Amino acid sequence: MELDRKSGVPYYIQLKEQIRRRITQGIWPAGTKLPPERELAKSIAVSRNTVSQAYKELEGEGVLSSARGKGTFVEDTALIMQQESRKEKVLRIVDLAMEEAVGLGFSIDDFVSFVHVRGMEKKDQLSRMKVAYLVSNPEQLADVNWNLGPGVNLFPLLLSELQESPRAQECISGMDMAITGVSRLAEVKILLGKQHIPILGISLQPRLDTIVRIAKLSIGREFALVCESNQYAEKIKLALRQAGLYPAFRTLIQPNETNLREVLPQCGAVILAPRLRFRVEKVLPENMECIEFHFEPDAGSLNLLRGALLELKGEKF
Amino acid sequence: MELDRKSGVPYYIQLKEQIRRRITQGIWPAGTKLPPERELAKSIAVSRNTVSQAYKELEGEGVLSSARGKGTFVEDTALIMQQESRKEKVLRIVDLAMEEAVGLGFSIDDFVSFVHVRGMEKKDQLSRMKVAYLVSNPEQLADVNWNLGPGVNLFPLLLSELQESPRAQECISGMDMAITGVSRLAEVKILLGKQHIPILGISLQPRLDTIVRIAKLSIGREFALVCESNQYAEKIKLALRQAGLYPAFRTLIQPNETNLREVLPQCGAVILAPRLRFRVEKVLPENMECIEFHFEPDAGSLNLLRGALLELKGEKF
DNA sequence: CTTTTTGGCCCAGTTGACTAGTCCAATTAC
DNA sequence: GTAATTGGACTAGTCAACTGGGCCAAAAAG
Repeated sequence: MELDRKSGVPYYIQLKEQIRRRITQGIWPAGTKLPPERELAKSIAVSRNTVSQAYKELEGEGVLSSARGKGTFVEDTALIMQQESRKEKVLRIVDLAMEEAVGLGFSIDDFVSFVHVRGMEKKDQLSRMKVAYLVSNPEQLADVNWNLGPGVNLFPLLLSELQESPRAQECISGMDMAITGVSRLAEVKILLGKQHIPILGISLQPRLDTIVRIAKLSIGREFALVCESNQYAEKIKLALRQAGLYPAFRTLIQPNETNLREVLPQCGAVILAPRLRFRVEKVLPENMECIEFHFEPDAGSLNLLRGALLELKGEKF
Repeated sequence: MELDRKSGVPYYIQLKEQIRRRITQGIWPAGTKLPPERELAKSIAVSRNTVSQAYKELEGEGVLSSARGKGTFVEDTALIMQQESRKEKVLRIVDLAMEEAVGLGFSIDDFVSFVHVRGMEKKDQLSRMKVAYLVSNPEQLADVNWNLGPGVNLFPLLLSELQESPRAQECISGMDMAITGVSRLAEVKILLGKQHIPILGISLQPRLDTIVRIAKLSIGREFALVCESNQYAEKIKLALRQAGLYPAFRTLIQPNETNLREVLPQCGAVILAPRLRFRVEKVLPENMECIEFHFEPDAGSLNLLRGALLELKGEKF
C-alpha cells in the first residue's frame, strides 16, 4: 500500500480509498483482520493517527469494525459493494459536470468552489426547513436522533395532542412538511386536510444493533420490558417477533421504584423504551444488561424524505 | 446589501455574489462607481479587507476595475452576463448531480467531499501531462504564460530545431500532446506523422490590453518595433492591421545598443517582442512608453485544449 | 500647496483540517 | 498471574483560509 505524497489529497482519504478498493476487489473478504494501526502506519510512514482516522471513518460507514485489543476487521462487504456502486453513479455525474464546466472555460478549482458554495447554500436552506413528526406514543417523542442531514429541524408532536389542542394545529401550519408512520398516514392526512403541507409516510424498523444485542442475550433468559404505554410495549414485541425473536417477557408499564425492585431481579436483562434509562438506573442490579430499544426509518424512507426536502427547498427559494 | 452570518459561506464570497447579482440585474450598469471599500465595509459591518478581497477577485475576473484614489468601477457587464450564463449551466448540472447523490442516500457533505477529492485527483493527473508547443519564431518561446489550469506543463520547442535535431524528436515522443498555431498545423502533422501523439491547432490573438495600450498611443506617433526576427515583426504588424490599427513603424531587427540609440529618440513609443525589455531598458529615453507585445490563444482554443487534456487523462488513467 | 478620499499592502488573530506523539484500557498470549 | 498487542482518547504542532486593523501612496478636492 502506497500513498501519493504530492497529490494534495489528505493521506487518510487516500488510505480509505485503497482499503475500499481491496475490499471491493475481494482481496480482503468479510472477516479479514486488517493490519494493526501501528504496523500499517509504520509501513507507509505516516502517523498512527492518520491510519486511525481512516479506519474510524470506515467503521462509521459500517465497513469495518474495531475492538480494542483485538484489531480491526472487515465487517460487511455487501454494504461496501453497494456503497461503491452508488458512489460510482454519483462520480459519473460529477465527471460529466466537471467536463461541462471545463468545456465552458472554468478551471477545476472554479468548479470545486462552485460545488462547495452551492453545497453550503443548500445545507443552509435545508437547515431552515421545519418538519413535524407525528407520533402516537409518548416514547417516540424522544426517539428522533436520525441523521437527516445536518440541521434539518424535526419537531415531534403527539397525535392525541394535535386532535385536542388548537395550539398544536397552529404549530403545524408553521412547518414545511409533516411525516408520520405509514400506519397512521391516512388518519393524519384527514386530520391535516385543511393545512396545505405535504405529508409523507415513513416506515420504521428497529435499529439493527438493538436487535443484535437482544438476539445475543435471548437464549434461556427472561426479559423485563419497561415502557410508558402498553401500545409501545406491543410495538416492541411485534418488532421482535418479525425479527424472528420470541423471548419470554415480563412487561412493566409506567415503572416506579417499587415494581422495578420487584420485577428486575427475576429477569436476565432489561429492554427499555427510549429515555427511560435514568429511571431504571438506580434500581438496576449489578451486571444486568440494559438495552434501549430504538426505532429508525428504513433507508428507503430516509431517501424519500431527503429527496422530498430537497425538492421542497427548490420551490421555496 | 446584507450578509448571512450563519450560513458558513465566507463573507467575501457572499459579497461577490451580491455584487454580481446587482450587475446582472442592471442595477449597476457598466461604469458605475461602487461604494468605497471602507464605506461598504462599515455599512455591512465587516472588515475593509473582506470587501477588498471581494472587489479584488472580481477585478481579477475582469468584472471590476480599481484605481487608488479614484475608486472601484463596473468594467464590463457583457463579460459578466456571459460568465453568469455559463455558470448557471454548470450549476444546473451540479444541482442535478447533487439531487442524484442525495437520492442515493449520500449527504450533501458527502457529495461536496466527493467533488473535492475528485477535483484534486484530476488536477493531479493534469499536472503530469506534458504538452509540446511548437513555434516557428524564437520570440514565441518566451510567450507562454497562459493559464491552462494549475500545473499543466508546457514545453515550447522551435520547429526548425525539431526538423534538424533528432534529440528534439526524442523529446517530443515523451509528451502527451503537441499544439501549434493553426497556420503551421499541416506542416507539424507531417513532421510528427510517425509519433502517435495528438496534435491540436490553436489560434493566437494579441492580448487585449496590449492592443488597447497601443491604440491609446497611436495618434500621431511613430512606433519603434523591436524584434529578433523579421517574421515576428510582420506577425505583429498583421495583428495590428487586423485590429484596425495602422500606425507608422520603424522596424528594428536584432537590436543592439548602437541602432537602438539611433532609432529610439526619433519615435514616440516602443513595441517589443517578449523578453526583449532588458535589452532596451538602458537605452530607453526617459518617459518613453514601452509595450511588450503578447499573443495568447483565444478562448475557444483554450477550451478545446483543456477539453482535449481532460479526455486524454481519461484514457491514461 | 494641503487635506481628504481611496485602494494597495502587510501583519495579527482565529478557526478548522490534517498530521503526529503520548498515555490509557481492553484483549490476547504466555 | 504478567507481558505484549491493539484500539481509544487526548494533546500539540503545522498549515491554509478567513477576517480584521493599521500604515502607505496615488488621486482628487479644497
